[in-house]
Amino acid sequence: MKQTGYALDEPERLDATFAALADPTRRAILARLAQGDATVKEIAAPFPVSQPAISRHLKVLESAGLISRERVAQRRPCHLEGRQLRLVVDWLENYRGYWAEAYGRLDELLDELQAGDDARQSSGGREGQGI
Amino acid sequence: MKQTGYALDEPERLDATFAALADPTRRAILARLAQGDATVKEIAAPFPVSQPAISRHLKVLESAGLISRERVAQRRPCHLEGRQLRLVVDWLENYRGYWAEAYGRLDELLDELQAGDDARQSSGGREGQGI
DNA sequence: GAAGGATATAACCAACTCGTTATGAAACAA
DNA sequence: TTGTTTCATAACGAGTTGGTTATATCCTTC
Repeated sequence: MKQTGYALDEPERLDATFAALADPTRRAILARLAQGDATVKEIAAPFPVSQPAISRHLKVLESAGLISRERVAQRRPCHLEGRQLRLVVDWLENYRGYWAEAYGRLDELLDELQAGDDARQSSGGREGQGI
Repeated sequence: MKQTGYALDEPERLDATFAALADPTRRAILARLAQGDATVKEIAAPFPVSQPAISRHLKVLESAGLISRERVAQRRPCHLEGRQLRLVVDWLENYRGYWAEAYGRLDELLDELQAGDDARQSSGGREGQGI
């Protein structure tokens, strides 16, 4: 079995994944791609850094497996690869007892409340988050 | 409101957390601490690096909020702080649709099964993993 | 007070990261 | 062909990281 082409438990891949996620610009790029595929130019637009800098961030994200790229004429549309985030989720699963238990029931409740808030205030607030 | 002493949504903290997790030695230290508190000497024992190197890894983990340390005589027992991992969990939540959808329903099922397992296997198994 | 164990800090080095500017390469358009 | 757009790469510098060895600090014990 295990048809996934890459080993889920190789530490090196976790290294690269966590390292890639450690940069706010790269997390912002992922946030952008979560809303849909985009070309390098489109991705670079909102950032105050040069295009080569973005190209390198994309390279880091790609070699961590967090995004993939295809070729369409001169453009290189980027696509978020959710499967790689799965690696992080699986790793965190080993510590579930810790981060879940630390907050306990109270935290679950707060989460529920906040979820309710989010649903209500869906107009504007909270943007620029999740970066 | 918000009595939690640290801001859950400050990107800098995510930076430090992901960066701390990007090193395999540090993840191994966390895995060790998941089995119980330990002193610096105890933590350093299984690693092929010097004690100062471990001290610095611990400093990184501490300033990322992933561990805490107290003083007991000359010893500085380290304690895993699960709450900080919560930050990562919350961030991943924004992408749940992506990493969950990639595997689909089957994966949800596996999650349920594993949750059941965790409750049952609270004794020992699974060590040496999640590094 | 002197000795010893546990840990932190200082000083140093090699390697990597992230940014820059300048330039190259590929595909389209005229 | 010539020019234009999109993206990647090269070359460089400043700052950070992860390791080392040597030394300092703190606490206990004799």
